[in-house]
Amino acid sequence: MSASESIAQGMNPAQREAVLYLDGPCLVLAGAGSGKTRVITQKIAYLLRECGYMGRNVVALTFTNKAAREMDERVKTLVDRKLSKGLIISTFHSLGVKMLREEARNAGLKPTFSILDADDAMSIIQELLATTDKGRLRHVQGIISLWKNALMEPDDAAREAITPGDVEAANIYRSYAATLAAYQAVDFDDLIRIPALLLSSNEEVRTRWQNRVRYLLVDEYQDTNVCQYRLVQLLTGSRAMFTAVGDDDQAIYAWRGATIENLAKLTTDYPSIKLIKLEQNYRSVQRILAAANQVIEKNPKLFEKKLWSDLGVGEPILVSAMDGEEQEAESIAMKVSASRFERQAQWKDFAILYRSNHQSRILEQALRNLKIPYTISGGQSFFDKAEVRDVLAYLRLLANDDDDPAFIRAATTPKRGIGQTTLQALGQYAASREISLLAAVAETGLESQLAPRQLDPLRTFAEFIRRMQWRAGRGAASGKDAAPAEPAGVILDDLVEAIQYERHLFELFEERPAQTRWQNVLELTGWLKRKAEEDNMTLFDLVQHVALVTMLERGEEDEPDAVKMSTLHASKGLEYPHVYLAGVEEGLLPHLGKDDEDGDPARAAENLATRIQEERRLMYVGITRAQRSLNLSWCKRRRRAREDLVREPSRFIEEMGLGDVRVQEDEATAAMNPKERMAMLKALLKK
DNA sequence: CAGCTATTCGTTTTT
DNA sequence: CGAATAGCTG
Repeated sequence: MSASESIAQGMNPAQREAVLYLDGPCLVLAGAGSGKTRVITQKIAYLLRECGYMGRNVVALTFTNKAAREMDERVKTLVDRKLSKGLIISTFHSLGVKMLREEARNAGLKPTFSILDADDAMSIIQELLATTDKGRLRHVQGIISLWKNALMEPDDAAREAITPGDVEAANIYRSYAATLAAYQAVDFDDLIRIPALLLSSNEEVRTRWQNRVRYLLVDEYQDTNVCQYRLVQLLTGSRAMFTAVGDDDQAIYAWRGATIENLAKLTTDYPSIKLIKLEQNYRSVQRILAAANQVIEKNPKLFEKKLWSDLGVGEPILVSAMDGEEQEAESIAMKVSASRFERQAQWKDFAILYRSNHQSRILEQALRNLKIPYTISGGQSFFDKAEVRDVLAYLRLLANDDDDPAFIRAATTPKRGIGQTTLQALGQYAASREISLLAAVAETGLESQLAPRQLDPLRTFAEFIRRMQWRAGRGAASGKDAAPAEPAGVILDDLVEAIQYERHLFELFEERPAQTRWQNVLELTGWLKRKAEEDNMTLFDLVQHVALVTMLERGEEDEPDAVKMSTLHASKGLEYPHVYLAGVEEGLLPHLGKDDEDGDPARAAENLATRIQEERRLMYVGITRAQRSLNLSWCKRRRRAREDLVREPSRFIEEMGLGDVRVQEDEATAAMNPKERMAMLKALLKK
């Protein structure tokens, strides 16, 4: 057996071809469950083990940290440590940070630039827009993000803006960009945009990176936006040594700028590209796959492909019409419980999927009532929690004086006598002198602007920050005489202690919530300390690293035996033996927001069609998560805000073509009162 | 300035 | 129904 054969053993011909093809660019159209991760990991192994590629010359990009980590782990089992040294498997955003950190000077940033999260960005836009209209704010933030992802500068945006609203948004975009520059900060979109711009404008940088990235692999290619496509192009250059893996039927991120056209564009930009289709599904039973295929058939297709499976027919797919959302939740919880018992399965074999986050609350409650262990993925990230952001604000400020949003957050939490009016005066002064808030505090000119009782807390705060910066070795970083940098862990502990954050939490919240919040803080500092030691990172390295990491990346904690709850978006790439899809209703699963404001009916109709197609793909993703059994449910009535709404089953249920079993009234459970239900469940569990 | 109460308000999906 | 915000009092 030759070496290359040994790498690709146990793979089907298409998979093997995808792994071994190295004559040029390669596009792998990988249907759901067709083993695309396997192809990518095997290909990395092949490159490193058989083709003499050095670890540092291979880059694999994903969209989520979780996917990156998973891939990394799988590669580690295939390839010797020595060979994979320097190998980059990361998200687009992490690669962007890495590039930005190494090329900060070329990008006009200081090495300790800050990364703003969506909330910080939103407050900046709010200031610039001078409005409290939430809808308007979201719209403007969204459109700026889309512009950035389409590689449009403020000038381009202004030129293309038609409505007065868009013209205003373009102006905000301009000042927003200026504000970020003043803060020495970048937002999430910039993490990819700026490296792409840098590569295209600076030949020296471009050559350096092209020499470094000898082979590039991109996962979930259908979710790339214009900016990411550009980055891929610039990194691979004319050599074009890359493999893109994607599935147009699973494109569910158009709303954040992803364009499926990128898949088609690949075949026109690289006419010689090798097209390989992965059509055998190794995940789902035939009935499930058939339903998925029937649904997605209603969408216009970019590439013809037919998924098939030889895993047997499987059980019927069940659809339940429920009266209301609490019945639905209860019914799902009971079915999961009963099914686990009947099948002698584990909790972690079950997943409950839903369209939007707020559905999770009631489901959670139902699971708790039946003492069913669960974990939620998607939803609020660990790093979005207020207490975590509070502590991180201090770290950001330590690293970057110019990070005004961090200054404001740190200076006001915990409360230390610095309030709105003080900050406003300080802000005005800083703006007139064109310096950061932190720098402004030290100026003597400020004394005429503020009363001592306002000034004192500011000075105390700034001194505290300066002292911490010094201890963290800031002097050395900025080239001044060296301060002995203390370990990041020690500084971190001292800082949290010094601001009396624990006391702050217990004053602000009840005993129990305060405790969980404090636990979160301890978890954060613990994680940071570990990271600092393991990877020998300074406090400043940590701050930038942390900005991108989601809770899914922390710790190697092995998965507990628990039911998974997840949004459909967050479920992509995962698989479960038994899947429950909740809220499969018109208005929820095809979630169709309000109609477009601008009055062109033709465009509005087209828009609607596009949106339904994306919702359909979402449904497709949901169905194809299931390996063996699939349960759908919808509510005839759903309470929203004040009113009760009558709901219709989702059109996608019809489209699945389930025939007679299509709608099963769930009389058995719906007719019972809660007491009876509990009794029935207990009897079931006793058996 | 900070903490409390009254009122408004709203609802997709996330790196 | 529940959470974020505005407005008032100590």
